[in-house]
Amino acid sequence: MIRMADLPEKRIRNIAELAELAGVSPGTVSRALSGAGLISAKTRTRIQELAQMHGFTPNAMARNLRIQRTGAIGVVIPLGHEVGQHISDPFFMTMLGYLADALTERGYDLLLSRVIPQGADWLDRIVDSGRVDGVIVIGQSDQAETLDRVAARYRPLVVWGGHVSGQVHCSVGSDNLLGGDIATTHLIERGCRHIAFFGDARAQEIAQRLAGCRAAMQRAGIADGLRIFPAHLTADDAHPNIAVFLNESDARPQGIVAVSDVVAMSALHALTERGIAVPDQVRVIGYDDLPIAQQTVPRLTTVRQDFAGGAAHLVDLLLRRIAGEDPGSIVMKPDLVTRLST
Amino acid sequence: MIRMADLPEKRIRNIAELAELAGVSPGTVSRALSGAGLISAKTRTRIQELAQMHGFTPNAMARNLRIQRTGAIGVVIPLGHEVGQHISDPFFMTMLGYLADALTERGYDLLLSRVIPQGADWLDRIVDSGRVDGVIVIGQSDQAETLDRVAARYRPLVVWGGHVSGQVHCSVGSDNLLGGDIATTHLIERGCRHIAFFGDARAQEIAQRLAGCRAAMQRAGIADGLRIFPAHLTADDAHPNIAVFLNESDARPQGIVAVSDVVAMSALHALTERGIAVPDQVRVIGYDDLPIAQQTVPRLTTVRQDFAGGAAHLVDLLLRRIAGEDPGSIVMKPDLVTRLST
DNA sequence: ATCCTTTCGGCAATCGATTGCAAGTTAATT
DNA sequence: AATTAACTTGCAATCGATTGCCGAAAGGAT
Repeated sequence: MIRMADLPEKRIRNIAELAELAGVSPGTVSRALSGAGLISAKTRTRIQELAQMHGFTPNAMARNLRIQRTGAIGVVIPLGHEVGQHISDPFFMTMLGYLADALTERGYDLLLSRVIPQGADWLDRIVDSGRVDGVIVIGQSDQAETLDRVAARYRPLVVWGGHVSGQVHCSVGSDNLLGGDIATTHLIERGCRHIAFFGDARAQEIAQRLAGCRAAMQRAGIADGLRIFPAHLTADDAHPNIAVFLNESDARPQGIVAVSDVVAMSALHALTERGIAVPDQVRVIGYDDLPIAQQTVPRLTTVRQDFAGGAAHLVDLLLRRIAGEDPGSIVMKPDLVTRLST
Repeated sequence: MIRMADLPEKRIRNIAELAELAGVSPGTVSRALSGAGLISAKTRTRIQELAQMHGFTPNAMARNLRIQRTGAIGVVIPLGHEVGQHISDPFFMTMLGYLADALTERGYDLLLSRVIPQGADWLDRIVDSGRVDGVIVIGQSDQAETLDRVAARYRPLVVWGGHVSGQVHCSVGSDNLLGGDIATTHLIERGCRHIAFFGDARAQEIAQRLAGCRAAMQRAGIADGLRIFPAHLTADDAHPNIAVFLNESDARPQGIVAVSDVVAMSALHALTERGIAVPDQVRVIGYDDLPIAQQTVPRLTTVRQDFAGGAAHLVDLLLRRIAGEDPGSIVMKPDLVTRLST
């Protein structure tokens, strides 16, 4: 613990002042504090104690400039197709939490940017800013082109999202096609013949889930039973969509595949409010398995993505790229978590 | 849009190379790119176009070192009394989202740290790292002492949380005493005589809410009707507490004051699961008015904190402190939002 | 005591942009 | 045309830590 009373009269501002105080050269102080380097044990401890006593920490900016790295990783949340989407979306924050832990553990700081992609150079600006050693983008949104273009020239870039063939950028994510299939197959097994897909397919990940959904319907021979509602990922957007679909007299969906737990929760709420029983009249399945999925009434059946593992992979791949390796994308398998909403 | 084909053979790495290319001195290039400064309009546009064409951005680290500022604000989430609490807590997300917007708007980056305070110097390490121009701490947790000590020597520090007399650090937050009072008074008006407080009073903010709760009970002449359950802020901690309180045969609480919407949600869920009707048998009031408060079944009555306004104040006070001013703390008034859970 | 091998630590260049000062150029005024 | 005023631009020092290179000192061996 450092108390005011312990501090000597004058504050040490830089390595040179400490060097003068210790009667050595700045270079020696640098070697003493940086741990490595050729220096005698006693000089090192003497200088370290002196630094400790004066509460001195070498200036990080100068160090960064000299060694040509910042020790920070940019984490970018692009809000492309979702104008109204807010960073407070639990999905981003869950991911962000795991990333913060993984990066901190590896000694990196986390520089957060929330961007609404306008123009084509939003990502260029971030990678060229010189403030970060690498960039993690959370979500492909509708920016696959931009991601590919930047990835072609900037190595330390990793993206959370799906993988499509021919994709240039390195991604980590779960198999969205499979996930959509799993969710839909589950509803079909529960007896649904008419199914509503709640999601905006302009985002690449979501388009893939929709494709999986289609595949499952086709396999079951009920391809025309699918209706698509372009629900946003925002919290409370399901009400108007639910209203529309309740008007379907002849082919009212018996099941809803939601693109996220948040959308599913919104749907649950809209249904409950109209007195429609879940799962008896309509079954609802979510996506992600966020903590809130266990808090809904009824508890939400959902397709689980392993965020903790995904975050670990993102950081791992990024650091390997920074180190000069060239690892490829990772596609993880999603799991069905059966609860009470189906 | 910048395409590979447009890029000239050699990449410009620094201001000196651009200067050579333009046939001027590095100083001139610096003046041209930094906007201000005495320089002729035509030279400026010529150099800016050249920079644009080569996709050149001045190195941020060198700039930071020279002008002695980093352009980044540290946002710290201390998880002191809540070992299990996760950054994905919706409260943090909401706050962080608003802060990210407010800081970005003012041209600052956001450096995120999630720390489990161990030892007394966790905050010293952050403010002395030289990587940030100022620090915002989200939540006082049980670290009021540390905050006060650091605030005494480090000006650009602002904290989200309550204000107590004699407090050294600058804080922004709502009046927790009043908030606790409002919540409790509301339950009393609804006819509750026995009330359970769900919250861990080791955190300063929560202790104040509890005090407000006590004051309201006392005023109503039912001070002994209060029972305290040290629920954590984590999502699903209410079940055991609910179990305990259901065993109270003679004085079973008719109302629950939860310290957060997340705790309230957990309580709602536990009650519903046991077939106890809300609000008919037990009334539940939350705190914060997070987006999820509108998604619960039934919709949650809660004490609203103005996070958007709070974030704006935090950033405003911090920037004024960076500029050398010395503004004091801000205490905002919380509001009651009546919905269906009471 | 002398020579050889290690180990230590000082010197000075370097990272890349900024900026006060002064020199140089052009425009304006008498 | 000469002088002054007003702009531009170049020069070089500066921010603070790192590190290759070399001399000096210490230790060991003969």
